Order: sequence, then C-alpha cells, then structure tokens
Amino acid sequence: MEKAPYHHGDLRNALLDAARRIVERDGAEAVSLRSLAEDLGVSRGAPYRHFPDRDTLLAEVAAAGFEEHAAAYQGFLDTVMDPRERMALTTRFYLDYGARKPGLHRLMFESDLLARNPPPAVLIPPADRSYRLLVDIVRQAFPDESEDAVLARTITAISTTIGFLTLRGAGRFKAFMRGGLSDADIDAAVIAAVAGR
Amino acid sequence: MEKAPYHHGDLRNALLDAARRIVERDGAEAVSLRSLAEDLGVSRGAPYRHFPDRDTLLAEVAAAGFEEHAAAYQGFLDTVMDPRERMALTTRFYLDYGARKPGLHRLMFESDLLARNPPPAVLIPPADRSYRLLVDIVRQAFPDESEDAVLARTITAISTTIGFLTLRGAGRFKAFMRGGLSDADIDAAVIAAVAGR
DNA sequence: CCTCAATGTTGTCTGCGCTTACATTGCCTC
DNA sequence: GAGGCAATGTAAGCGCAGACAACATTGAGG
Repeated sequence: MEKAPYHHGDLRNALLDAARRIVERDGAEAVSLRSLAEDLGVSRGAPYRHFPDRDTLLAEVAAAGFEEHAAAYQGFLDTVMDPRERMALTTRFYLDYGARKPGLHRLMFESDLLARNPPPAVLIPPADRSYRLLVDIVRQAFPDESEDAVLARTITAISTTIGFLTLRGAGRFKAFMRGGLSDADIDAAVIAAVAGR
Repeated sequence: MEKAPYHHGDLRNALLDAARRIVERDGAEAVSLRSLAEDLGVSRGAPYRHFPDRDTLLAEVAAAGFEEHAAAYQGFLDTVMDPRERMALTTRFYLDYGARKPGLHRLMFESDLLARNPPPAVLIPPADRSYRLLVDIVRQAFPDESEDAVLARTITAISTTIGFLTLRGAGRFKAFMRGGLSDADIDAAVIAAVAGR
C-alpha cells in the first residue's frame, strides 16, 4: 500500500499540464490555483512554491501554446511548396486551432499578458518566433511587395483570422447564419480574404 | 444638514452609469457589484434588487454600447454620399471607438454574452440592428456583388477590424512597430484592406 | 550524522458573487 | 387620515478565490 509522499515529485509540470487542459477546454478564467492543487492532491499553498502568482502560471501556459502553434505550421514551410497554398493552409490551421482549443487561443491572442509593462519574459521569445514565421510565409506568398507592404499585409491577415475566431466565439455571427451561409462557406471566405487577394 | 435618505432614488440607473464608466476605462472584469454599491453609498446587497446577477448588469451596459455605437455610424448613411468613402469612415469609426473605449469594446465584441443559450434578451435587438446597418453599408459599397458575397464580405470586414483592435489591445503588434510602420500607417492599411479591395 | 535549502502544510486576511431574513419607505385604497 | 402592501434598502453569512506568513517535512551534500 502506497502512502502519499510528502513531496509531489514534479508539481511544477503537473500544474502546467493540468492548467493547460483547463485552459484549452474552459478558458483561463476557469483556472484556479486552489482547485488545481486539490486536483493534484496537494495543499492550496503548494503552487505558490513554483509560481509567484496565477498570471505567471498562465503566461507559461500561453508560452507553451505559442511554441506548439508555431511548430505546427513551421512544417508547412518545408512540405508545402506553393507559397499561396501555404498561406491558405496556414490560415486554415489558425482557424482549426482556434476552433479546437478556444480557451488557449483566447489566452494567446486576446489576453493582455503581452500588453503588460513589462510583458512576462517567458512569453516574448515564442511570441516573436511565431510572428517572424508568419511574416516569412506572407513574404513568400507576395514576393513582389515592399517590406512595409508585407508587414501591413501580415497585420491585416492575422487580424482577419483572429477577429473572425473572436467574433464567432462571442456568438456575433449567429445572426449571419440565418442568411444561408454555411460554416464552411464562411471559413472559405475568410481564407480567400487572407490568402487570395 | 442632510441625512441620507433610506432609498437612493434611482439606484438602477446610477448602477448602469457607474458600471459603464468602469467598463469603458478598465474593462468588465473590473466591475464588482460590491464596490459599485460602496461607491454609490448603498449596502452591498442593494444592487441585487435591480439586477439578478452581475452578468445581467453587464449585458445592459453592452446593450447601451451597441445602441450608441450604431447610432453614431447610422449618421454616415445620411451625410456621406460616396458609398466607398462611407465604408472607410465606418471602419475608421470602429477603430476610434475601440481605441477610445477599449473595455466597452471588449465587452461588446469579445465577451461571450451573445454566445450564451439563450443570449440576454436586452442584447439581441441592438446587436441585430448594428449588424444590419453594417450589411447595408457594405451592400451599397459593393452593389455588383451577390447577397452571399456581401454577407461574406461583411464578415471578413468586421473580422479584420475587430481582430486588429483585439490584437493591438493584447500587445501583439509591439513587435511589428520595430519594423518602421507607424500607428497611422497600420490604421490606413486596415482601412484599405476593409474598404478598398 | 547534521545541517540546510527546497518543498509542502496550515492558518489568516481580503475581496467577491450571491442568498436569506429583516427594516424602512412611500403610495394606494378605503 | 389609517391600514396594508409592494418596492427598495440593510445586515449577516456562505463558499470560493488569491495571496501571504509561519511552520513542518524531506532529502541531498558536507
């Protein structure tokens, strides 16, 4: 018969994993250090040994999200040869990811973690990496455009994609559905607007 | 010497006004019924006489926001004659509004109030009205397009606009600023992407 | 073996949403 | 006017959460 050891063993990573699962499903608001501790069979003060506060934990979850997110469409650079098709696939990947993990998506793209002064240090490298990757993909899809135009296009492209997910998540498109447009139609319209101009 | 009357007089509207001010400046998360009650000099239970819960109050604040928002660019339909220019002005109005009242903007376009089942009844008419107005503006700016195309374009247009505000608010464009693009350049790029295709 | 740093526990404070039981007020009717 | 009643406000309390401080336990290195 196993008796529970005084020390958890790897509480830090266990907290990150558990928080991540909750964020993916129910959003960052649903994460509570207390209930996390309870789930992991540990006292409510224990998490503070590993994270000074709740936001620091969430920042690490978001950082891991950016890593995973960027790594996934990094692959398109190697496997998909046509630059325009690559851009369309990247957009579709964003849409799928946002639909599959809405809470994590919100934490990454809507929370004000990166707007803090200063932003959490763990968050900056993966966020920058993801941003640079995206600019590369846009640049190769529109090779004739100036660098400023490419940057501007990257901004509008990601704005369209993220905004669409935000608004759909907020239920603002329910009214549009009565207009005979299917989900697939709308997805296609977004992808066309981003990649097809 | 005035003694405080037992009844506030118009607590309901006082709550709405106070909540609105806090939402505009600091976001809906900063609204607490307790501190609202304290500010207005009533007991902490008093607000519950007027709103069954916090979300109901926030829904009314959002509804008022949609009214004001739509009324403002309703004016463009009457005063601005060129349909494309009208569309550009509407976009600029969205951008200004989001920059001026970020918290209210988030409550209106990012919160999940409208995604509930059922959504708060007070919210549906103003949200629908705002949506129809927007479709009208897009339809007149692109009169040759099919109705489905107009709907799709409305969706991508508002997605671009709201997404841009969301991402800028989330600090995700800080990295882009180092690329030599000014705020005005980026605003212009968004407006061009929405209205100028 | 002993010490110490890392890690986990317990108790406490504050603030919040929400509910229940009770108090005050003003209006409406007779 | 007096009585009654609905609207409105107060007071107290529950459960949950974040954060901190004081204390306990453990294991690794000197």
